[in-house]
Amino acid sequence: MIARHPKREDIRLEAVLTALGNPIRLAAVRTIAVGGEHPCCDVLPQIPKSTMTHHWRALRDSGVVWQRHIGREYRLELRREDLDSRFPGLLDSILGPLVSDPLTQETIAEYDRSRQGAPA
Amino acid sequence: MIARHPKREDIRLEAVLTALGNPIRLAAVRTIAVGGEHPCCDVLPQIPKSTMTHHWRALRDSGVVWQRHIGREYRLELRREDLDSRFPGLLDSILGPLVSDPLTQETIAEYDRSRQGAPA
DNA sequence: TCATTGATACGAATATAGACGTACATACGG
DNA sequence: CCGTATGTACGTCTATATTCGTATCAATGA
Repeated sequence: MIARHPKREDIRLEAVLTALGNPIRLAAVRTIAVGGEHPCCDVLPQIPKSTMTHHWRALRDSGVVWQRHIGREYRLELRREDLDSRFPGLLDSILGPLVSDPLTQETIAEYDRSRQGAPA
Repeated sequence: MIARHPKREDIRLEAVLTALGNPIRLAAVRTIAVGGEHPCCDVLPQIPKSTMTHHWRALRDSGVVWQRHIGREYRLELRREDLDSRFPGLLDSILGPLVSDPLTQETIAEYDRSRQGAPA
């Protein structure tokens, strides 16, 4: 299946907010935001792959990330320019707390703790 | 029931994004953002009251709005200063599209159309 | 060619969210 | 004190989201 990414002008605010209103996807975006492309397996290796596939779809269909098929990897990249163009300031105002706000990091860490001992 | 509003420092990014990732609540916030306090009945009078109560709770518990009991009204007010303090730029980057982006307005309008003929 | 790696597809189970009717509470105005 | 207005509480139904095991597929490399 070729991933269906929305065109820039079809990215919806509600969809972006819904996609980011989830601790796993917020944690994933925090990692993906650093540098360029990332293979799926590098982002949250402790979460089952089929679970992550579900979240990659949510991020992709909402227009938050590009997903590109290269070799046997599906590489992820934040759609920074598209998001900045559609909703100026939104991404920065989210990435900021993601790397510097204690409670936001706690939200993600809490999630990690809640599934300790779960199968990888 | 006295509404349980989170303290400013307890407002969570994930909760705010989840609360705003819904067309009804986005439409409600668009109205509430104008001026000061608003009685519930002024915001989306076409939606059943018990449905709105559900959404007011979501907005209140996430820290997006204050809800104050005055007379027989429960007045709503955007927690602008608290949100700006916790997540600088986030609110403005959402309110902007809410009043000026055609697709965001379309998202809300689509929802309205989808329930035409529904009971008030 | 065959095992390995990286990832999706499918399906099922569970959990959470959304919608809303009805009943109830409270404040006001006669 | 009774009727009306504003809105919550509760319960139920439905819809959507989340989790993840298993099967599968494509690319790689020995």
